[in-house]
Amino acid sequence: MSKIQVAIAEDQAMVLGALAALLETEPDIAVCARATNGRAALTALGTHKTDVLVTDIEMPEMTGLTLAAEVRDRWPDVQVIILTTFARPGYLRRALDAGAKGYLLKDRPSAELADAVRRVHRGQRVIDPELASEAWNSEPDPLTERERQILWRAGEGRSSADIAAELHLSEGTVRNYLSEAINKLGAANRVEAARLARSKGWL
Amino acid sequence: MSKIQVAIAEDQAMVLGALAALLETEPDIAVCARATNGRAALTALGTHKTDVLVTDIEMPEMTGLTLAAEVRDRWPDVQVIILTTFARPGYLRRALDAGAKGYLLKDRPSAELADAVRRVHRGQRVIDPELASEAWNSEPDPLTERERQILWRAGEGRSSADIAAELHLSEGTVRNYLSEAINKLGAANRVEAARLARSKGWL
DNA sequence: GCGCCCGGATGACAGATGTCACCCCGGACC
DNA sequence: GGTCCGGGGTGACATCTGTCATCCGGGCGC
Repeated sequence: MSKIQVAIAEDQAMVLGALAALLETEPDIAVCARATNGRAALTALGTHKTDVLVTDIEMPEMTGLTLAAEVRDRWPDVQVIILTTFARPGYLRRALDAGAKGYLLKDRPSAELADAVRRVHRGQRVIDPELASEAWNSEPDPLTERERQILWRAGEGRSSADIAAELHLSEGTVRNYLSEAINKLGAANRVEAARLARSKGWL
Repeated sequence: MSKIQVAIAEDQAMVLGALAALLETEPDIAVCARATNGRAALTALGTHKTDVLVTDIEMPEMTGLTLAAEVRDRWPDVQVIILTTFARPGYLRRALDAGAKGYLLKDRPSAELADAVRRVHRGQRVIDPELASEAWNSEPDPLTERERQILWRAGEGRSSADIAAELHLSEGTVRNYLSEAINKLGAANRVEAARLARSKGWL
């Protein structure tokens, strides 16, 4: 029985090498390709027979999400696992839309990676359990487009007057939107509101 | 000849496990402890005889920089290597001040890690070359310890009164420190000041 | 002892921020 | 036509922030 051929895409070279070492310790898995960005991963897939692709999301050149969609179109029998820091429901949904079969968080125990590779190779789906449930019954983004625009800028440290000028609004209106957002998010002020929204992936 | 005993502290469990696997592939290195935050690393050092500690900077509970300083005081013969994503001169300087012997970036090739461990164990220093030159001619951290403490909390969205209570200071004093910091950094308000300081690695 | 600096505190003041009640106007819906 | 939103605006008010000048007490150098 031959080993499962795995390709890895991850922009931090040290982490890439370490993940490869981790998978190589498994007797039934072999790392056949490594890439530090999405585009390089595509070329690699062209030259190495690959069963499973493990990829980060945030990479230069081409993100893991675009990469996953591309792989689904060009090598439909390569299974894709997204491995990322971000527990954002929005990312998960986009990953699944792009045809990914697995979505794993970097703060899960390292043993789960090899496991996920095997299961995905057998045709199963592997979604981080917490995230899966959270994605389903998670409150949807309560912010309106305006509130998002304004909260974002406020989080950068810009003043109400400044933001008002940029968006061609009156200063009072900007303060009203911020007040709304702070209230919706249950925060104590604009800074906390911005932090909260960012952490939920709404900004 | 016995193996070099290495402890690793890194908050993303998957990366922690992967780094351990990476080091375990080296015949002369053994991973004797793993921790997902600074405080856990300290306890681990108390129970395992350790030669080298490899630690991330940004971790919950206790950052790698505080950890390094603590280790220098309590186990002076444990050599510390900082392994981080951030090429911030301020971080490097603080790491060296905290007694770290190595400063390595996560986007360096993974082969450099084992190498760095060996060299640091032999008593050498290992500093990322690009960063080393950059660090020398960059402005030093203008903030005092108090200013750092306060600015950090302000950046989290806490109010002056809140911060004053936590640090047992008067609210006016907190505002004074913030004013000083804002002024030193040339920012327009506390939020911008915090962002600036963070980007320079001073927070 | 005498300065002198440093961390911390006060008080006062201008300006920014957060909240609320209420107004205006242009669609959409009946 | 009327009515009911929803985006945007106004004004007023209470706090919170940022700034400055000034003060106090404890080390430290001499």
